[in-house]
Amino acid sequence: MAMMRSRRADYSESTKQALVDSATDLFTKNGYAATSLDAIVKRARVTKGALYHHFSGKQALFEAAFNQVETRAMAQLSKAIDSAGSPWERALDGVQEYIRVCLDPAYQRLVIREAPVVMGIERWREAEEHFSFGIVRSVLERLIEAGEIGDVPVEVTARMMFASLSAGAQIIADASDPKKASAEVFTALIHMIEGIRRDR
Amino acid sequence: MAMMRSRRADYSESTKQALVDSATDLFTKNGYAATSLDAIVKRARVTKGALYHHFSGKQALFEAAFNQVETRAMAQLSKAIDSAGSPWERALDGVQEYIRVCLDPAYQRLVIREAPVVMGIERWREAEEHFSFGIVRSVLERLIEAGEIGDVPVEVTARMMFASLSAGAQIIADASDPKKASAEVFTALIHMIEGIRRDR
DNA sequence: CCTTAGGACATACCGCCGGTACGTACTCGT
DNA sequence: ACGAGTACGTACCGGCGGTATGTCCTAAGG
Repeated sequence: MAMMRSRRADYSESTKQALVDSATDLFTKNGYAATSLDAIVKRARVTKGALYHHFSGKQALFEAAFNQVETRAMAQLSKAIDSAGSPWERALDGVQEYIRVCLDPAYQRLVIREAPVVMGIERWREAEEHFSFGIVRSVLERLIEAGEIGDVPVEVTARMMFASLSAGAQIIADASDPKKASAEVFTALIHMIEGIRRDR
Repeated sequence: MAMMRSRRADYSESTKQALVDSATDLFTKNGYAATSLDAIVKRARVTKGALYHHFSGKQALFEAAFNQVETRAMAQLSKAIDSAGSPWERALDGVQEYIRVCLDPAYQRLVIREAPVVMGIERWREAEEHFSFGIVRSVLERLIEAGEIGDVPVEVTARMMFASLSAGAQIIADASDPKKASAEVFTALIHMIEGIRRDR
């Protein structure tokens, strides 16, 4: 008979999750440096003992929050892309959806802004490889395979597109007129993409 | 008779400069959070008393370092652009020179990566307006005035180009083969720029 | 059923670091 | 010459990340 998961293990997982959620909230609102562990555990209604039982420290807690935000973002993004269509349509859908992903304050703050300085740029790149950036690049690779665009240097183009996308999203995020900002960002992006599109 | 600058004032300015230089070095190497004030004043061969006499705190010291790095970068950049030529040539020169600016580790780390989280994104934008980003945008505006490119949304396009540029520079900065990376970044950039170039 | 080993926390405490308070020497104008 | 203000140095405080240790509870073994 399959080993049943104990009630106690459920509780444990629950408090761990509460810690991650609390950390995500506070890091998003006030940033990593300005958020104390005391504030995090208070919000999660536990003590530092619990925190250090589940995580090795503040950094590890941040990475857990980072991974959760990234995982959700990736799910949202790949769902939008997987819904068939030509490679070109998929790319445009992907752009649109990634902008939406970036509009999440948690994604903006944790993944884009804080992660490179908190985790270190090296670990950040490594992590992004498995998440959002990986998707962006794979979409770009599909476009090349399909002959939609010339053979640009994939890695470099993907990274710069990635940067443009998050920058665009940030513009939208703190624009006074989001509708107008979105429209402008999209036209700018389309222009850029047209630049790498194969002449026909 | 013109008031002569006292020797003591010279000393004062010198120690202030030493603090800024020390801070720039250490922040560049280890980042803001991992750099203690004790380490900074030790390297500058003064005490915290001197530091807090000249600056209101760690943040203010960071901003002083930021401003110095930015000022030098701006000088380097505008010198390259001012050397005549058509708006289009000036733009390409500017791109090339800005990449060079971004290759400075201090610029990369302080201005691009740390500043948004240390100073807060709002103050960072405000500062960039007077520095590098201001130049990028003015170059773009010249291109539009000269009719070289269609009327894209200036602010948005400039920001996204700015992001692409710094991303490209970062790729070059930590590439195993900088020559090759530079070439790839440039072709990618040219493609993007061609995308907004007016059809003719 | 009793024992016991270990997981899941809570509590108390330490050391570092940013910031403050205060003291002191030197200099500059009068 | 002398008060005043500048340019520091010294001593100390509080908060925060991290650690060490204790306690309770549960689940597995005899």
